[in-house]
Amino acid sequence: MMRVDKVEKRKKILEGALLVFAEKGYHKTKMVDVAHKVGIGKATIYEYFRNKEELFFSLIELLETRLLHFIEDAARSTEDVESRLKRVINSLFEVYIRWENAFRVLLMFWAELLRKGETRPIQEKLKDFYANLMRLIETIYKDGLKKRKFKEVMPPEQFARSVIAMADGLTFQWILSNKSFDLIDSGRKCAEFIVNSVTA
Amino acid sequence: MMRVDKVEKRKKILEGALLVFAEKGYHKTKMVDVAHKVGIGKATIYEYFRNKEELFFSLIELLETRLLHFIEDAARSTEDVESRLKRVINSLFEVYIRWENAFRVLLMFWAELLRKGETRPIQEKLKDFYANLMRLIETIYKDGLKKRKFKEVMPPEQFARSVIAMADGLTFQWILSNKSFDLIDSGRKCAEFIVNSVTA
Amino acid sequence: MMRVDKVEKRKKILEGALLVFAEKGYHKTKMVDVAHKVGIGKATIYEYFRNKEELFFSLIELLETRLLHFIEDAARSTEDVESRLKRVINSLFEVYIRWENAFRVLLMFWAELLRKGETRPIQEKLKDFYANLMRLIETIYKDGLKKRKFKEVMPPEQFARSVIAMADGLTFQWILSNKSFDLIDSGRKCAEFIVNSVTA
Amino acid sequence: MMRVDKVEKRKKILEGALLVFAEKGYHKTKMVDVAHKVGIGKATIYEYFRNKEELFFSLIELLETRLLHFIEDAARSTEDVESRLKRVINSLFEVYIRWENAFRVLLMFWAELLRKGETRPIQEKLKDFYANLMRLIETIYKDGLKKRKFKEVMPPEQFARSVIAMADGLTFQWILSNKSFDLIDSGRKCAEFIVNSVTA
DNA sequence: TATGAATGAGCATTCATTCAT
DNA sequence: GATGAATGAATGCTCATTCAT
Repeated sequence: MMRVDKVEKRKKILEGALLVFAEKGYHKTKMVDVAHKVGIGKATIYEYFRNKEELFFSLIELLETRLLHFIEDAARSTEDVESRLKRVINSLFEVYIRWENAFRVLLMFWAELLRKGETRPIQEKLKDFYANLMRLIETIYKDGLKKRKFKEVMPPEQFARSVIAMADGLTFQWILSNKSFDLIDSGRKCAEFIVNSVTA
Repeated sequence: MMRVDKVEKRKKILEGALLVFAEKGYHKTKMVDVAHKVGIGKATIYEYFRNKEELFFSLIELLETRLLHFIEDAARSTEDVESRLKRVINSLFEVYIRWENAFRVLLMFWAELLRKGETRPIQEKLKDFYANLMRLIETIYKDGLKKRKFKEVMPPEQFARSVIAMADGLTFQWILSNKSFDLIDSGRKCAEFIVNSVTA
Repeated sequence: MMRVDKVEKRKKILEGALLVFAEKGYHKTKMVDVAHKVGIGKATIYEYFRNKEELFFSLIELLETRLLHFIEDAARSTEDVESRLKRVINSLFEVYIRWENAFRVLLMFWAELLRKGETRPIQEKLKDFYANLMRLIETIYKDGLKKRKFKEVMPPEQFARSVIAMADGLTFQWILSNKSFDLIDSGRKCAEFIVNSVTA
Repeated sequence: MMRVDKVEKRKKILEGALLVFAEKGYHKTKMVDVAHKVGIGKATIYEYFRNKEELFFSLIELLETRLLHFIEDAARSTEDVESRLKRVINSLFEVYIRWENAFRVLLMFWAELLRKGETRPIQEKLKDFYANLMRLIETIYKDGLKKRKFKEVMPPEQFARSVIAMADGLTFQWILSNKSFDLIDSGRKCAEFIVNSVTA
């Protein structure tokens, strides 16, 4: 009983932290802001997270997991490879739209990681995230190649990386431009273009 | 009277700021760090920039201008459209490699801008930057379409956006992964893939 | 939950601030000095006052109120007008002697207000303070006139202003001269002189 | 020739300093403000004054001398004692009105001196100033007593002190109240009241 | 367990003063 | 002699974290 409470409250804190971090960014977010958003006392956060960094990192982990699950679900379809590829690419955009705040926070975090020479365990999580994403797309692409549905326009790893890059990049522009274009539509067109270009 | 080339010194400070910001990020960069890197007293920075934010924004402006010039130069070639498109796409990668620190700092800054609802004059500069980049690529694509060298796989605007997205996204992954793959090569392959896919 | 009497602590801080401001003046007083005098950490002051200026202004308000109450009490006596006038004038001196630090701080503050063109809400408080003081003395003088105890040597407002001026001026000299004369005695003689001069 | 220049420039600096100090107060006055007001370079001030404090103290000395001379001139008249006393008292007000900025600056300075335990050579100057002022009025009062024109309502020293106190106090109120009453008129009435009250 | 109170480490910024020319 | 450039010492304020209850 107690245990459930703990887990539940932890989630609630992370949920609040997501909102505040997305709005203010890491450095401008005060612990008291998060506490206030959740409706608890400042010190209570420290019962669940060692410090601000751990709170943030826990949130990152949660978001990465959540996003990955969403995309993996899309890949689990039983259709033909073309459709599956299209569906996965589309899911890359959908996931960012659906959890826009998550994207904001993740991108912020990734940008922070760009600091020269920064190396931390949390970076490994990020690499895992990307590795999983790539494996997903690589697998589909290789599958298509084996089935002679796709032609090998570039090595599978490269292909996967490019697809992800395009999704990241487009979403990035979309948010930076204050959503001044239709990301879903752009994404769909991208997906089609890519799939067409690799279809044998 | 001490004769000092104000413009030159300003540049020196920005150069030092670039190094420190790239290494530590905006918030962890102390004015005294920058001063030390440049080899001056910290108060001297305030003779050239009103405050830390203005120093940072001035740096952003400088970097955006510098990057844009580099890419514009690549587009000024007189070759056929396919080559010009390839060259421009390649320059997108080269510019980031050549001025890696610039990319780090710019991305950090852009990520900061993701904060919900943030609107500042400096954002306009960023939009200008992207607008210029897109115009460049759109122009080449449209030119190719007119000359029947390219087929219209998607609207020119969309095409330009996608190309930039891919460059941004790949470079992003490249830095995040500690340069674990060959960005120039990946870029070249991307460029070829794209150009091939649109060539009539 | 720590139970703290917020009001009491606020008072303690103001008490400490009074001592330090009286000793060092506004500008040379550091927040850490005040904190140290009170025996708390400097950040704690900011729990009770927004900033240094607000701390100072709050102190000014407190002192003005305190002084006014003391003088009003003196005026509440039920004796004849001559005695009441004498008593109030004497209280003007007594109050400054009793709360010498308050006088130091208030005068410092008033002197600051002399800066050309300075206009702030806090100035209104000062005007209220003087207005109350003047009303007190005017009332007694008018009362004496009505009862034919006093003759009208000058308009009541002018009279009140002059009495206050003399008290301020004498106390000022007293402190500046390092208390080299007996202010109480001087004040008493002044009071007698004034009362005699206006007595019919 | 050089010498005259030096003295003249020194005066110009003090004149500028008076304006700036009167407007901003000691602490908010920056050396560069003074330099700018005078129309010279910052460093030039240091050719004439060791530092900011010496500049300020020199100004104080100048003002005290200037004010004292004005009042002494008023006292040099050859009329009867009543008129002379009246004239001197009036001059106390006039001098402050005529050199309002001087009064602002002097009062600021005096208020600063109130800081507990402050003892400096400059304080002696101030004591001299007041001592001279008091001697002036005492002399007239004693003269009047000797000539049986005045009655001894209080000891001459006390009388002098009270007269000065009233002038200081009234002028103080006048400036604090944004000159909301006619100081010259109030002063004249005060002078008359005092002279009447002591006239035998 | 929950929390408001307390706080010191940390940092941007100002400005009197010095110095090189 | 005159001065603009350079700067370090000084300080108000913030905020993550701890602590007492």
